[in-house]
Amino acid sequence: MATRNIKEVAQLARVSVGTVSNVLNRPEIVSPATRERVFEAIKKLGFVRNEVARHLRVGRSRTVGLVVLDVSNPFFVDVAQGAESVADDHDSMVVLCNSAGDTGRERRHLDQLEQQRVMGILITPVEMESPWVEELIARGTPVVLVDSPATGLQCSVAVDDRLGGQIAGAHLIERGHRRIMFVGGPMSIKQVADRHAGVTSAVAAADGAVELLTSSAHTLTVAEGRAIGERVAALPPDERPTAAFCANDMMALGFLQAMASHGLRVPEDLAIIGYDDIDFAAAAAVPLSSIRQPRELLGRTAIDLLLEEVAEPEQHRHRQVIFQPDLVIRESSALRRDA
Amino acid sequence: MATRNIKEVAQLARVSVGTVSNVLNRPEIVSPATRERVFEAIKKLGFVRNEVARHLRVGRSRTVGLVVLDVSNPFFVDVAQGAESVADDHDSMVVLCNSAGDTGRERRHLDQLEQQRVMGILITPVEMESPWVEELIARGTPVVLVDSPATGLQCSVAVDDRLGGQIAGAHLIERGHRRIMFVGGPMSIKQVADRHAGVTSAVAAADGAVELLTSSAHTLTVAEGRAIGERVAALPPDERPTAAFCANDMMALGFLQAMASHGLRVPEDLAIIGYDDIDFAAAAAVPLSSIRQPRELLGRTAIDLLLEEVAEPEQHRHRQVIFQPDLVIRESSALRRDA
DNA sequence: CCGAGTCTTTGAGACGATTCAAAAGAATCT
DNA sequence: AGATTCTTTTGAATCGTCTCAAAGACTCGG
Repeated sequence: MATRNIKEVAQLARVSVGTVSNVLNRPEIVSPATRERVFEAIKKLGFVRNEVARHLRVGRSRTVGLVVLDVSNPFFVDVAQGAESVADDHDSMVVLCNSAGDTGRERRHLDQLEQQRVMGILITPVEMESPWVEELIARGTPVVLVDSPATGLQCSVAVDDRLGGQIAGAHLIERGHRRIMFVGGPMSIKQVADRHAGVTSAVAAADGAVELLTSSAHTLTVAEGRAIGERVAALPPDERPTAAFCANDMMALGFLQAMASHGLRVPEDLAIIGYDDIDFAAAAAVPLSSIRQPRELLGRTAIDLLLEEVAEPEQHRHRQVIFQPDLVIRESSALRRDA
Repeated sequence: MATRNIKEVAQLARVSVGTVSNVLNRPEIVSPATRERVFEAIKKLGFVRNEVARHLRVGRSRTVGLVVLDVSNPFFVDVAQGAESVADDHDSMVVLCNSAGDTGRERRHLDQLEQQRVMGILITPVEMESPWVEELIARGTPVVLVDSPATGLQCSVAVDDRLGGQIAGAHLIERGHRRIMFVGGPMSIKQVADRHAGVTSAVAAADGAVELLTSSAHTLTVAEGRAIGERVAALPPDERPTAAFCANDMMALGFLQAMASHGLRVPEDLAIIGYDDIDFAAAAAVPLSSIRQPRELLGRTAIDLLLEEVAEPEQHRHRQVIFQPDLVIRESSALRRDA
């Protein structure tokens, strides 16, 4: 019931607290006999080291905060798993926080993590430039931006979203689509803006032959995708786009559901391509084409950069790692269309 | 850069550390003038309270550990979100840990959480009776079992899985199926065993008219569901079941993919019903029938019980809350079959 | 048996915030 | 003014662990 401390262990093993601490942290400098005695005492008492006190003394925590935009998006879960697998090897811990795209929640989580004096924070910020993050860094908490470009104050890992958007756009154009809709928002989210910019440039490269519509969304959720899908399905056929590029797979899934419920065929009546290539994309009603991001690698790399910075704060130079996205073609955009 | 402490704040505000602490914790007992001065000093220095030191002194943490079987299963993400929403209102924090169905990982996470002296732990244990959990409780960390039956040592919240299995079985039988396969495993997971027991009892109630096959799986993943699906699809039509009850929606999704890739129609050639009713079930290639569990409510209730126990450890009586599952019929089991 | 050199063990401060008894200061009443 | 009460502020002790200088115990060569 009562939690034991190092002192009780020391008493039972008839050694000083310093020795117990040594057994715990540098067992090799303690004589085997003493070490054994201490281990027995620990076992007998059911002693569990108080990491809080240790942390207070040592000043460095072994946990890393990861603040993501949306835990219910499997993309971020995969990123988190990537980060966690690296953390595991450094016996640290990742605590996953969900900002749910809300600045207030994001800030609360950052406050909490800073108060806990975490080793560092990985974050996919809600807004591009957040004074909170900058202050955090200024006060000494290392931060790595995930799936977001750095401002120079920190490291970052990202995937080239502009390129992704361009690839998606080019693919749809190559498939003969001349009326394409970008489904996503808000544009204040950097990733969304970039993907939009990418598809815009692909459309521009087609020299006026292709028309780009844009529907703005407030959140990148299945529900929002469905809602927009409903509106699109309701359009008269000649005003309707023939293809939709959704800012992420969640939206694409929702959009797809709306098509189905309105009896529109995918890809015959309307082709869809999503973004992220989450595992569920392949299992969708119509298997979803998507732009694949190296999800786990993103998380892995982010925490690598953080650990690097923590290990050698002095000679650390902030870096920006950028990965390339891939096009994954599935049924939802498989059809070639007569232009 | 250097993190400030209460002492520096006290110096700048020309008060004692005690007063600063009071401003932080019981501002109402400090005179307005002093309070203001302290706030200014805090702001000027960019002081952030060290929660670690606070915790050490106070002895009570504000964080709760949640250890789940599989973060990539949206079911658990929803449970986590339920828990988090309650934690938010009590300004505590939920840290989400993934055992990934592995006893070793589970134990490492529990150790870490105990060392951090978390307020309590919510856990979906890998194995039914874990000595680790019992020791944890014996040493004083409150535990609530989630989606798992209690042993009397702790509170628990769960959904009646046996009933769920029964409902699923009865539904398939009512739809005319006479050869049903249970897809799932391992049976060491209580939920799986119960769902299996449920469908078994439904089949038994049909008085020998219905045959129940069981395919055992090692993990409850999409990949495993797909693998089993492949094997089932390869069976000669007369040996093949006409319906599959999958232990969760992840498996059902994988199973469904295998059917599609082998040209088997769902539900015509084979009906499928899953379990959990995760959001993606409705968006599947063939919208998936499923047994719905109150996912968020599960998380909410679990943490409620924990907070209750922490608030009044003395007069707390452990409780077991059990919810009822619901049948959600979608296309994957919609067809009536001539028996 | 002494002294130098190795190994081990010791124990008194930190670390940063909270607490609480007691002191100091203000306000009120005679 | 002095006594009494109420409000604020103080600062030393405390939480559990780590660190490190220094003491103690041993070994070994001379």
